Amino acid sequence: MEIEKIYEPQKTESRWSQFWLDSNLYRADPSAPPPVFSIVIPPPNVTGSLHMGHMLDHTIMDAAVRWHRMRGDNTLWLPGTDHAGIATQLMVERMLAEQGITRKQLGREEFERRVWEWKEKYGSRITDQMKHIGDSVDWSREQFTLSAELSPAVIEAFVRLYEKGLIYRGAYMVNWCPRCQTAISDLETVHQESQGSLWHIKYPISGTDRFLTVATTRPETMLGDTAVAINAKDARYFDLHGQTVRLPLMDREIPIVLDDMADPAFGSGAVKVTPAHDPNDFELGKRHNLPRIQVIDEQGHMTAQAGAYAGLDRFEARRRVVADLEKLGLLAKIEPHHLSIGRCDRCKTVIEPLVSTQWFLKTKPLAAKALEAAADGSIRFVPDNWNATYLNWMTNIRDWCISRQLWWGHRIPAWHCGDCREITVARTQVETCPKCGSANLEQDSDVLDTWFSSGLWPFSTLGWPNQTQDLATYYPTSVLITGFDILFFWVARMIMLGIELTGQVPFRQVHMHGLVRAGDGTKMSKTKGNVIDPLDITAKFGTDAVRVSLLIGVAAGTDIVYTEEKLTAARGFANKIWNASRLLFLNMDRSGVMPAVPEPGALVELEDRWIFNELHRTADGVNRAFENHRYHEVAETLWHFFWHDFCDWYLEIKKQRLVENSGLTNDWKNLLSVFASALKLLHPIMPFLTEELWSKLDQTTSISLERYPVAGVMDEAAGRQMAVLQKIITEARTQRANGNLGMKTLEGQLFVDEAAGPLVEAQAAVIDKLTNVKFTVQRENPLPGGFRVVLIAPAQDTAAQRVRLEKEIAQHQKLVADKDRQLQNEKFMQSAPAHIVESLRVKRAEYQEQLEKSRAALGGLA
RNA sequence: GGGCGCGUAGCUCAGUUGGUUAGAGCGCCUGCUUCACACGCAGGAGGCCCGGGGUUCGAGUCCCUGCGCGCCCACCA
Repeated sequence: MEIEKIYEPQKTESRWSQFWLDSNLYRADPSAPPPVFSIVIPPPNVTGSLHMGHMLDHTIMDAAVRWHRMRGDNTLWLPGTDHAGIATQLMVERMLAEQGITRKQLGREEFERRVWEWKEKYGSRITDQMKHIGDSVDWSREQFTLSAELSPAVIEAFVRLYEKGLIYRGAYMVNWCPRCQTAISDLETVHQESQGSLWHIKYPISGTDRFLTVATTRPETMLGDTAVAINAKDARYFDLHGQTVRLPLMDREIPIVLDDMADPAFGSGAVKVTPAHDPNDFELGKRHNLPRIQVIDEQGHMTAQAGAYAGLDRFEARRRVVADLEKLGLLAKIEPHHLSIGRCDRCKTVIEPLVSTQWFLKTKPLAAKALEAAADGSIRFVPDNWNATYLNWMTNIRDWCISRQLWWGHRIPAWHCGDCREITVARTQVETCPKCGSANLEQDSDVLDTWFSSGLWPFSTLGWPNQTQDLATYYPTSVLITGFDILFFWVARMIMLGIELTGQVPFRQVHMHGLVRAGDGTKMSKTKGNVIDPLDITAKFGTDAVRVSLLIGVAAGTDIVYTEEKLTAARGFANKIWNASRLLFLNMDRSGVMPAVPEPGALVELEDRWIFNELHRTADGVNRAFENHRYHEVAETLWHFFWHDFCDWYLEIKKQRLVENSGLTNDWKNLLSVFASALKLLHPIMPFLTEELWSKLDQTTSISLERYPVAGVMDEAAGRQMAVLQKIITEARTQRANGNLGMKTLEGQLFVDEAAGPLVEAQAAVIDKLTNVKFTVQRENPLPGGFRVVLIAPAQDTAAQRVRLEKEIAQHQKLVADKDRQLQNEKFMQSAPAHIVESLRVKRAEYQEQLEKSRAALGGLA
């Protein structure tokens, strides 16, 4: 068999991803027997392309899914994409802008058509990339949040929630993005600390020559002030209650009201009140029945109500207002002040709080159930410290503004009567107004927040509201695997909507992983230019290497710092597996063994008993690690087993036993069956390489359809015996290295006591071969440590040896003394459990033996 | 203002319920082109586990406290 010396993933990966795709291997069958493992993908935006965060996310999911499938679970991994309302609309708008077209010029229908066109053309980029990296999803069940298939679920959800009184419409203060021209939710605003100013403005108190000074960070809003508030407990101002001030620049009388919102300790203690442009003032205005004067419009320009400032941009208006106040001598002072400014998550435009008529979801009742689900354990967070964050957010949740003034999205299923103004919410097109019978109806022009439809994802994709077989089998899903950055946006909302609409939690566990960071620990960002494109590195290093390098760093709850060194190391591991296989295949040719996976032979040789025991322990550890979402442990356990047990010891011993033209010996049976088991264990984390090697074993089916368990056998005695063998071999190698004895074959004496004797005599050939020493074995009783290695060499560097031995002696003397002190400690002896005391005694004896061994060796030098 | 997390080898990180020489990978040093692999093999050096206090027979691990760093949430003008 021809096999290259270096593993070149480029040569095979695309073949296998295509094979997995074409053969429909991962199509789920709801009628298959339980247990069920189901998982839905966090739908990436259609506008997106795969980044390292996805790569990590998908690697974990794919590994988990492949593992479950190999265990024989009825497994579904459902893929799909999100229509990403604002993001997609923005993208198409920008494209149109290049041709000098605005969406308003096109009109709604044509614009929507263009977005669909864009989606058809470019929207499959990320799913193509998923196919490329071999995600073992069920493509036959691929979904899209805005598809005709999912729309009924969205409408059904909206109507049901509306009918229950959980969705309402009204004029409230919302976060308005003047650029996107839409309301956005609290979560879509990002707060940024920045250095601003606090302007102190003097408002003349009517009928007096006194002033009431107010402090504000947004002087332009004073044009819309309809009151000044003071605190009832503030003795400085109490007498002013009920009086009025004359609002500068607008020349309007506004009342002075008492309200706790005014903090006597802040600024001057008096607050200007602009109910139309500040959330707090909005609430205060309601309490005091104040009028709302809107001075800033949806574009961020001053309205006609702003008098002389009408038409100005809000920031320009600020400068003018300040300048004019200063001219009038009404500006008391300007203080530097740091504050946090809300910006649009998408376009970073400064948010304008505006009163606007929108649709809202009442969240408190949903949150109560969502909290309960976390409290009673029906949803478990991994790691569980996310509970606190979740609880905190759910407890302080505010109503969710779900309407957007966009064109790309699920149109709100509500119809407005042009005659009687009645609003009718319905599942299907409303033709006549149920109140007045008018046919003059128009559907609400708003669309729903993208996250509303993604919030239904775990059940809408399975057929809800219809009671499909998929829904019955795969819902609730088993686990959600995602980054913590969308805990509130998505995870929390799925939980609320899932429980409310289906009566069940949408998933039983939530595994949250961290961010993938750049090598210097900072976030990857396009502006910083430190973004790693996963497709670049998979092309260069191989997908399996990328996967392993990510998994090995993914300890629960912490971010991953991503460096090229990890990638190189993981590629080395892939190459190691490749070359171990190369050794096997080359020797199979020589031995005349056909590529196949045989049943294990008899476990006679020590190395066979030992490796099957290690295999057993490894499989056990890997299974446990998968169950507990400890993916780094999965990778590390397998790495260690394959490299340091299988290659370093087992293959090194075994290859001495492979004889030309011997046929399928017992050695071969064991070797091949361990190898096949190792491939199976590795497959979930390294699907490409293992599939390639599996096929070289002349297996006709995909390894991903193979079943655990692997061929492990528990044999702890073999483990102990092998440890002795390894110690002897290592001791001989160390002496050779420390004595600068070169690589030539040496003579040596191996002294062993009665206990170690039979083992060493049986393994003499192995010891000789692995140490390149011709040993003569002699009994010696008693013998500290059970064995003693003496290399016979002409030019030993005795000085260096002496130094080393003296150091060892000192070390062990201290250790023995430590143990003695412990063992003489009465309190320890009373309270420590028996096995601890016992192991301490054993250790002490070992140290004592080593101490004596070193002393004997030192004596031998002289 | 609340909440979460981190600090262990030069670097990136593991370290289960407290249990006795603190581990890995990379890097470093020494030797090796040995017919699977130099993307390799063998051997090795390197740690007041952030500081201080406490609980305990025993603390990297639990408690308190200080320092340093990061993140999330929040309508203080």
